Amino acid sequence: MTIRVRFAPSPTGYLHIGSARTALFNYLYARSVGGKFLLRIEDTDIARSTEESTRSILEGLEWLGFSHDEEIIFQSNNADKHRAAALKLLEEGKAYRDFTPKAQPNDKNIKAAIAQKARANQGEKNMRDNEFRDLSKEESEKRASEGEPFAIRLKVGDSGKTSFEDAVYGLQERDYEEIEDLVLLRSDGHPLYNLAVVCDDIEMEITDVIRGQDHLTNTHKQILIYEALGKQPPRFAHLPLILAPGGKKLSKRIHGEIVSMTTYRDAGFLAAAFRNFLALLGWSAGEEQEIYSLEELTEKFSLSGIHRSNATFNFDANNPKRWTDDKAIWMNAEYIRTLPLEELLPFVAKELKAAKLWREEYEEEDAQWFAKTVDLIRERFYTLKDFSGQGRAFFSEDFDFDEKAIEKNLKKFPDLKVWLPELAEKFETVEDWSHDPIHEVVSGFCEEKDTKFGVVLNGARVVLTGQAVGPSMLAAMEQLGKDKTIMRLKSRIAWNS
RNA sequence: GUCCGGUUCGUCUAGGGGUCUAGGACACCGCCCUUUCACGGCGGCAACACGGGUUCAAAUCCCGUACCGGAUACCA
Repeated sequence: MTIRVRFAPSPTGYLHIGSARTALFNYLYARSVGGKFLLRIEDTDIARSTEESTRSILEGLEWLGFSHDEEIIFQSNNADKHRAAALKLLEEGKAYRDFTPKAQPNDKNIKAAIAQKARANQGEKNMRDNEFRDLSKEESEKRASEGEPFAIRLKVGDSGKTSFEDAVYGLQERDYEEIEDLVLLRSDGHPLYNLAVVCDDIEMEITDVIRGQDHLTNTHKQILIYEALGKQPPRFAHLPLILAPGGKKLSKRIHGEIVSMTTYRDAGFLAAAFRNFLALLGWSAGEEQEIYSLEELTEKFSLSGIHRSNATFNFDANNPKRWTDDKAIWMNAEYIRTLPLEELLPFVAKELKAAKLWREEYEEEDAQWFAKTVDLIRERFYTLKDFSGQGRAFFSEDFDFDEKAIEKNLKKFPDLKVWLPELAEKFETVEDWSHDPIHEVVSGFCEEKDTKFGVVLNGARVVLTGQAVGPSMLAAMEQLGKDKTIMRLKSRIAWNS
């Protein structure tokens, strides 16, 4: 039988890092065993689901490169089938009508309220004490036909336990005593999550459910539904959670933008790099390799490499240098400097276009210059944004001067104010504008002024690129060209800013 | 509260009875290279939660404790 897995996000926001990783693991698993990777949008929470979110999630998946098989299923379209399943269970006596009026949850601190209630009920709460559980069929039907609202609850057995073998966590068991008669259908006829998931997974012929560990308790309830429906449950694999530095589950509400995939795309991350980073969060091939292409991941992925312990996604909201996980940033830099140049170029072009720094010539007559420039400057860059930021001076006359660079490399050596234009004069005579001749002129100049090479070149770097850091200055001068080099060396803009 | 799960350097992790004076990566620090910063090379700092067992031998197996997390809804 072919393996069929699904990624089933609920469209209540952008694509979350944790969800992205769940999608990645599903995708890798499917591809590694030649199975199908399906997509299902769980939009049954009408109040919170938005089309905007769906779009954003799809966009995120596309960016990451996870192409799905078959058509996208929208769970809300299947509501009738879910209802029918609940009614069938009711008919068969495996579920019952609960006429208890619906409680109004104060959705402010709903989680806390639930936990508190559970604590308060401690010891006296019997999961089977619903007064309508054993209502006669006639009585139940009578009240229903009189228009009294009811929810449909699953009748969980009095004694016994559910059990399943989790591919990650091993054998999982749960006493029926611990499981309440869960609601399948709300009193307004709206199917609830656990029912909907089971029905859809059956219909989609899902063989393996790979999802977050926070669903572990749901799984027991779902198994009960499978059994009531007379269906074989799929295999399950629960993934460890991704935590924030505080130790809590990474969440949109508390941690904000940092958890959104779009943040990384917009910050100039390469999808391949981020995917690579994500794969290593909670999974390992058991070797010392860090950089994996999608193909390698697919080849090496296995559920047995997934951890049982949660991973911390490290970042410091108060430190701009540490705005997101160090390793993710490093990984992105690593991809930027090691990706085959021709693969990187389109990304850089896109970035320059977005920053209005793109020139048609880069496509034609200056294509080689462009490629060489990118290759030269990429060594120091962390994100694609750096090409339009730190690297701006290579593509435009309109660039900023880094204040610290001016202080450190220019103002500390006032002589440079005269020297740099003088150096420019000497450059005028250079016929063959390339590394060695430039080097000769600079070293002769330094000798003449009895100063260190570094002083002159670092000063030149600031004036030429606005930065304190960058590629080899001689190479940069060559790349910038004779005219621009001379012009900028003579300019006083940096000194005055 | 109850149920479930987890615990190896700051972070991601290797390891699954002897090969562990615990390996790698990021971060940090130092040195080298060098025209600066970086890159690269070399090196350093830094961890088996605790207590009991089992065993000739435990990071690895068992029990307990502590701590952390998740779940507990007519949300998904």
